Amino acid sequence: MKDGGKLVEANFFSRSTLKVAEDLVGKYLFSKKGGRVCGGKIVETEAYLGKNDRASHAARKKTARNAVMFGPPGTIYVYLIYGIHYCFNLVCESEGEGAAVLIRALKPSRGLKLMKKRRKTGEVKEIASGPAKLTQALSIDTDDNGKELSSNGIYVVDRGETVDSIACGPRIGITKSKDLDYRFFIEDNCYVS
DNA sequence: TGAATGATCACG
DNA sequence: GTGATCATTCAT
Repeated sequence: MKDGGKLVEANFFSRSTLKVAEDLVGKYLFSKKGGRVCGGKIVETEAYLGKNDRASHAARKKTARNAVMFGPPGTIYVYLIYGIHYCFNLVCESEGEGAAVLIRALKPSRGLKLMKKRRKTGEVKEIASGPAKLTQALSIDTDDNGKELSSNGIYVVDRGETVDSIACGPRIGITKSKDLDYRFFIEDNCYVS
């Protein structure tokens, strides 16, 4: 047992990216930085495929930035967006595929005080209701890029909770492939972005 | 609605 | 080298 559940291993990610994205909703994401654990329940994800997905960083050829996406499943992919914010992803499928799932939002459950401080907010729903808010709250940055899940103080836990109302729809903030319903989230959840 | 803010990528 | 773009957030 780990934080009230079972640690999610790398093999969880070596299958269909869309299934992984859906199955991650309801799991728990934690980060242990500086000896302090914080995190919460994953309430929103998005899938980015290696092929036939023009919105994905891996849609074009392999480059220095997206190389991590082509690594083994379970690898952490972090990148800087808009020069300001970080986004946190987990690599899926098999090595060389270039697919990943973006974790977009958490319902905070542990280390609230620390996350509020990092986010400079007093509102729980403002802690991790967005991909860059989440990385701020968990103190995730490019230092975690390319690391294996569970190896750098970042891990996912399955507490056996089932979510009966997972909805899907178009991804947020992209300009290409808006027709693909690759976003998964808990319906009517106020912690969704 | 738009500013902040900088790495990345395609081009040539 | 240069310029457009970008899986966001926050203040106006």
